Amino acid sequence: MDKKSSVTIHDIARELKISASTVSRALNDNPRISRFTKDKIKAVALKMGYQPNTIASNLRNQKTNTIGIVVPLINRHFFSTFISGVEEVAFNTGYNVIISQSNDLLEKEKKIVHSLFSNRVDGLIISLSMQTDKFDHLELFTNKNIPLVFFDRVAPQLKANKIVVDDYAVGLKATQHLIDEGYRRIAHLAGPTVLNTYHDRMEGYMAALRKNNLPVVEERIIYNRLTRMDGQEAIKHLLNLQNPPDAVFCGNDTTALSMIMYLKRIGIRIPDDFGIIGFSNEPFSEVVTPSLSTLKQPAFEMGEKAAELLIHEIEDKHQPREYRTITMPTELIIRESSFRKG
Amino acid sequence: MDKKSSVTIHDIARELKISASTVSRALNDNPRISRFTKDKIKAVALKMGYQPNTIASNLRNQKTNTIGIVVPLINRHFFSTFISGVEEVAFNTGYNVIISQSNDLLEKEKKIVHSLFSNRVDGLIISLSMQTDKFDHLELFTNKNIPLVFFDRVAPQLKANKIVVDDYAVGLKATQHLIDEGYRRIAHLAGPTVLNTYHDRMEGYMAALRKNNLPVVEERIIYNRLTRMDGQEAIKHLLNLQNPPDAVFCGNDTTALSMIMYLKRIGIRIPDDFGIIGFSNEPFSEVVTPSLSTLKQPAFEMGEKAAELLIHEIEDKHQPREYRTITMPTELIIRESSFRKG
DNA sequence: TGAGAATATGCAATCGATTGCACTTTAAAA
DNA sequence: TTTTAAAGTGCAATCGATTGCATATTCTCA
Repeated sequence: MDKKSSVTIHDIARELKISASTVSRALNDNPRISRFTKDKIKAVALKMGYQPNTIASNLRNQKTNTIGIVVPLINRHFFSTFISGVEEVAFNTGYNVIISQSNDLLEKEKKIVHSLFSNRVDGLIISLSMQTDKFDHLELFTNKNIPLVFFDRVAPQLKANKIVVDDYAVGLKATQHLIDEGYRRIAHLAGPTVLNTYHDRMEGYMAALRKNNLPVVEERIIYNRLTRMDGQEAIKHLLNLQNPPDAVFCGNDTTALSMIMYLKRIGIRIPDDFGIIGFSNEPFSEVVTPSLSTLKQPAFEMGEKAAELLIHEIEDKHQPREYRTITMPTELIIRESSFRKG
Repeated sequence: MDKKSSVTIHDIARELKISASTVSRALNDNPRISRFTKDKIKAVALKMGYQPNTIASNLRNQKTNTIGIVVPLINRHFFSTFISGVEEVAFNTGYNVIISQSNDLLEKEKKIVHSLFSNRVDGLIISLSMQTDKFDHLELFTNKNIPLVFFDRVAPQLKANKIVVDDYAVGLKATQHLIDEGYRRIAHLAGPTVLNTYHDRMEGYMAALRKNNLPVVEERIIYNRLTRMDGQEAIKHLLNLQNPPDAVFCGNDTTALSMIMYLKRIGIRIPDDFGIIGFSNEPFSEVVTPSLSTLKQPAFEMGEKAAELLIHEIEDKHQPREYRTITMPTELIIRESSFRKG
């Protein structure tokens, strides 16, 4: 093996011919140790290159100062930005962050959740996989009263804090905007509506139509997994309808983008002949031509908020639990793809 | 506190009136335990909802099955994709991943590195902050022979494995491409050249010019931090030169993009009047108009490779160390912003 | 000067899993 | 039937830091 592993408080104690307890107390600034002794110990600790073993401390304290994050895919802009926000708050509060991605697979999500539990994370922040329809694995946390915060794709049944956007309002705002721009046959590309986020958005979409006395036409609503490919399939399908739509509200910017590409290719003018609005304001949405109207989710702020809520719950063990669902504001960003008034 | 914390091997032992050692061995499939006993123990463990305490195990085994990643910014596409690759391999090999972001601040990087060390990660993967010019904090790892892998922004001096792209070739390829397209007064927007990655790229840029008997003009090389704002400043500055350039090779796609935006705004035609090539193939580069020529780094594969190297080194403790620098291929992607032959 | 208070430090158990060594039981060999 | 080997378990120490409960020393005031 390597050279003698690491310096421990016992090594320091031996060096100074005192007990390890005193060293531990001194390094933690326990008032029971005199200033003189503390200084001496700290000096020696520094000289010997002491680095505390957090593992040992964690075991003894039953606390790891670590929070787990589970997202479907780390390199999706929304998620990585969210994670960035979590990390920011966590770091400033003295917490580490373990991340894992479920790849939208329930089985992987289960394994991850178990592993994070075994690693005794102090709390968990999770956005569910697209496949997740049962929640037994999460009861590992809820049963043991380990703080849990959902965001984005949440489990409505479970008692936990939740960070979401008002998806109903999103659907309403997006659709109303298209109506305001004069579109009348508005389609909707929805994700799997078992997930409340997609379900609510569709409700908002329908509500907007009704409010404006426009018919809700079944065949104009398409459900899929919202990949790039799905977007292209969807627009082809929609254009082939007897009475094709003149605009689409897409479940995400990715599908909206692939629709724009397709429409440009076949020569349909945006926004003149066809309006498009997406969701989540990806980095590319601003720069594509025509630029893509969308709704912005405050990803970084959601991460910060999730971390704050979680850490607050971790450190306030004795508070009676009261679970909140925090709705973050979304912002309608009107760009070229849907703006034909001006 | 909560209900009695968790089930331990001692609880299982008591339940079965056997010793904890036997339980431990049974759960780890130690051959010294009979099949009969094993089955009995596993059944009870399951029934009691036993979840191993990884912390305790880590302490005893002096191994955490955790690797640390430090990147400047988690939500940069290159980094989050890299992380995604690391996570993939780590998960499949039974490792957890702790991530932190330095925000390109040396001080934060130092704190993170110390914290990860104290958390006894089995290895570390790091891309240095833009400010990092001293490496004492990393000696914490190298001195103790804890595996360390650099990627992207590496410390050339230190003995460790490194994953990079051939930045010299990048500079060469990008510049040669612009020359091939008929541009003659090619500028370069470089990052801080203390970082070898930017330094090498600039060398490649200059080599390409020389090889084609084009002059290397000092004032056409600009150094900054490559933010969006920096890109705009740079293009303004370049256009105001006595003898302004007719093309730019940008240190990243972000600055290339902001240049495109600016040039479009003031009516300079791309690629006819001005050529642009960026670096790293951001998601937006493909969809901006004109689409942006760039060089693609295999971020996900780099993450996989880094994880493989690191984990291999972790698990091969007794191998004599031999450090490699792995150069990953980059791909020149020619798009509209620099293509005027066809 | 002596008693109690205040101050400073040490002992040993604890967190939960692992493992070298020892012990017991059973089976096989002599 | 006795000896020896093999198989199956348990004891207790260990990983490193923390902390309740002593104990030891110094100080203060009657």
